[in-house]
Amino acid sequence: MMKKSTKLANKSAQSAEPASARGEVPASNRAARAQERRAAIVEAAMEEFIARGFAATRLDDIAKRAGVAKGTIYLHFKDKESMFEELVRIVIVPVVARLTALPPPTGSVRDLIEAFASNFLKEVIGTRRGDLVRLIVAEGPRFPAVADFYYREVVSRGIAAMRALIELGIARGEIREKDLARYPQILVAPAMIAVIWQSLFARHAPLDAQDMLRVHLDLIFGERRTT
Amino acid sequence: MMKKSTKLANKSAQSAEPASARGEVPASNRAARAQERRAAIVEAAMEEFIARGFAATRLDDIAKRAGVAKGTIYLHFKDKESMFEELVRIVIVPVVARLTALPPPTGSVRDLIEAFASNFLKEVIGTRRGDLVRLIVAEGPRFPAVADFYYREVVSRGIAAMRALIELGIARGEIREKDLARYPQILVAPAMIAVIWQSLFARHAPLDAQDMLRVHLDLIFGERRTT
DNA sequence: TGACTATGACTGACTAGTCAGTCATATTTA
DNA sequence: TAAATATGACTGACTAGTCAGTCATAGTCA
Repeated sequence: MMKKSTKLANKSAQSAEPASARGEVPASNRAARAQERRAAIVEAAMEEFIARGFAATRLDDIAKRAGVAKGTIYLHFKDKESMFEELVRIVIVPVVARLTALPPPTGSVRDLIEAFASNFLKEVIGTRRGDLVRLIVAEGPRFPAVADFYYREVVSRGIAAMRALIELGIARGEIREKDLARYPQILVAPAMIAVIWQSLFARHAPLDAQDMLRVHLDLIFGERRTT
Repeated sequence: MMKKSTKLANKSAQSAEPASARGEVPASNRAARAQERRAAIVEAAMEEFIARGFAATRLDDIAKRAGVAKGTIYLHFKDKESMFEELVRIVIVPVVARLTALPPPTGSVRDLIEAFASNFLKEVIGTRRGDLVRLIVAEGPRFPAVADFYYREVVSRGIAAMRALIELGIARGEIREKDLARYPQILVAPAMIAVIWQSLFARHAPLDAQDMLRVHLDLIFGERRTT
């Protein structure tokens, strides 16, 4: 049973990713149905965990939101805690996969990084995924497994990729500050701050993240000549 | 029987009291004692909330840590929620007070900002206060009152102060990037990232925050001529 | 000063309620 | 129909908040 659900989990990670199965075709076979349910649970759990945090989230609410009985959740996940951990994996893996599919190294380093930034802007800042980042920051200390996973799969890879880009930029003479390669965090920091800002302070003082990131890149690469 | 057990309980509660009134002056009057207890509760609650988050923190644990009965907490705070909100205020206000006592504008803007940074490094990054920042990021969305307060008292003031410094730097020709004044967040971002990094990833990859901030300032002001 | 009373800070057992996880039963599928 | 799934009522552990009772201290009086 454990095995089975795990297997299903892998499969569903894909279909679980975007929208859930709301009022769709009854799904011919059992496996497909199970997938849909699982996806609905993942989607619902995501919403609830983001909105309330781990401890304050009720499984009853997740079940209700997913349109499923509470017992059904336990057919797919061992318990609340491992559910949360698995959830983070399920949602993050496709993101990593997409990021790993790097755009071809054409054009200037600045263009490359700008492409990254605009992608990040569209896909993360101010979206559910952005909230997930905040959730990980919030729960990380209480879920070492989550923090470890996130560091290994996202942070360390991201840092390495940024470092490579920075070194390329330095080699090509686009970036002056050579020490920047030692702290790719500096390159990423404003983007992360934008994520947090949007979920905490957007109502007090909306932040034009796109413009801010542009200014930050100007700082690193020097002002743009072209318009 | 009730009497007896209560009496014994009292005794044990006292001897169990580790934190506050150990070896201190017994506090002459009641008011002073009450203050001590209140302080002990605040301290204990801080630790517990930081370690477990709001929802997962038990008032019994706070009471035990403070060396106080649970009922005593309710003599000082209305309930768990308002306790948390008040707590943030209590801890943050003195910090704001200290920051408001700005150092005199002597020397270069870079020196000024460097003084700020080194202060931040010492007083926030990797300390209990740093954890508090993370706690606010974590609980903010569920405690609008806390997020509001934090924005009003800390963020907006900090941003304003940084903006003033940046404008001064631009006026004096120390800072090239004029648009930076529009986004003081960029100046502060690496410091915030350092705070978060320390509490989430320090064990995986320790971060030399001091050096990183130096590099970041080099980026903004240009490399230092002096060693 | 010493005895006696009043005060209110403090206690912790208790109540009422919540919620993760279970499992006997019902439903659906092949 | 047998097997596989799904359900949701139920259980027991746990906890926020209460309150009747205690007792060290402050205040008063002789």
